[in-house]
Amino acid sequence: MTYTISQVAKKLNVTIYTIRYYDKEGLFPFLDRTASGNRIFKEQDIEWIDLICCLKSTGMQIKDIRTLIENCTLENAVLDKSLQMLMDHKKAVQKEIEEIHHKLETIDYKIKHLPEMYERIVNKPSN
Amino acid sequence: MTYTISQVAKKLNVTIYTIRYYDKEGLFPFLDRTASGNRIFKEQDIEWIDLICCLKSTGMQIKDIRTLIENCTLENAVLDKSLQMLMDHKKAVQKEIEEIHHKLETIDYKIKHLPEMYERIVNKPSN
DNA sequence: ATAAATCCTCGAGATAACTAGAGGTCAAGA
DNA sequence: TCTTGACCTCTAGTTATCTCGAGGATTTAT
Repeated sequence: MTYTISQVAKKLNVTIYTIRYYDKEGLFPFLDRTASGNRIFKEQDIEWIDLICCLKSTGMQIKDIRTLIENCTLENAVLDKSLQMLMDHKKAVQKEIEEIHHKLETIDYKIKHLPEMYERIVNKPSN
Repeated sequence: MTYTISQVAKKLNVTIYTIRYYDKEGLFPFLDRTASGNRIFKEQDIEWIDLICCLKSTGMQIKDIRTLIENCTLENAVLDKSLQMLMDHKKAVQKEIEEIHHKLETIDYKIKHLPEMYERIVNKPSN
């Protein structure tokens, strides 16, 4: 079973522009083509692309994803490096979430004090 | 007690370029200036700027922050709208965190299966 | 008083990640 | 056969958010 670019786009909820862009950026070195040049997406390709989209949407930059993928697809592939990158990313995202929780608390605090903060601004004529 | 732009930058861990940019974008309509034009940051200003940076770093766009601030500083200020925006943002961020948690699980799953996903790519000569 | 540091504005440049249109190929259905 | 639609590449444009340098004024420290 294979898919076309528009089927994959729908399945993974991205645009075909994005898929082509990612491919151009070297994120899908594993893709095959038909004789006439159309991309062919196999099940396992979609597994990879799903991971790549997951990494992207959790904040990993394209150039880092490229590095990760390259470490899997090079002749002398260094799988450990890719695994390490994934685990590092996971840790970074968790830390990020921690910080966001903290910021949400700050926002909460500000919400409570907004009326007085607002007063200070509004009663500005006197300063 | 007042602060200069570089003191505020240090305090809130942003660059002075960013502060000027935010000001230019209308995020600090409450700021006063010295006779010669230098920005003066009062304690309450820093409260606001801290909130604004908090919103920014949790993903609120500048144009939305501007709207929020405008609703606080206009003549006929609509504080309720600002409060609503803050609470909506908070909810959106919480939902975002949920989704990220879910994506982390996906990444975890992929980490476990990376060796076999990798095999499939490496043994490509046969497909 | 003067040199160094800091401030200002304005406008241009940088960066990341798309987004889209032009112009063309190709395969399948009416 | 011809038209429709989906695909292709290439290039350029867009958006958001900074980032920085030039050129000039002002403040601070010696």
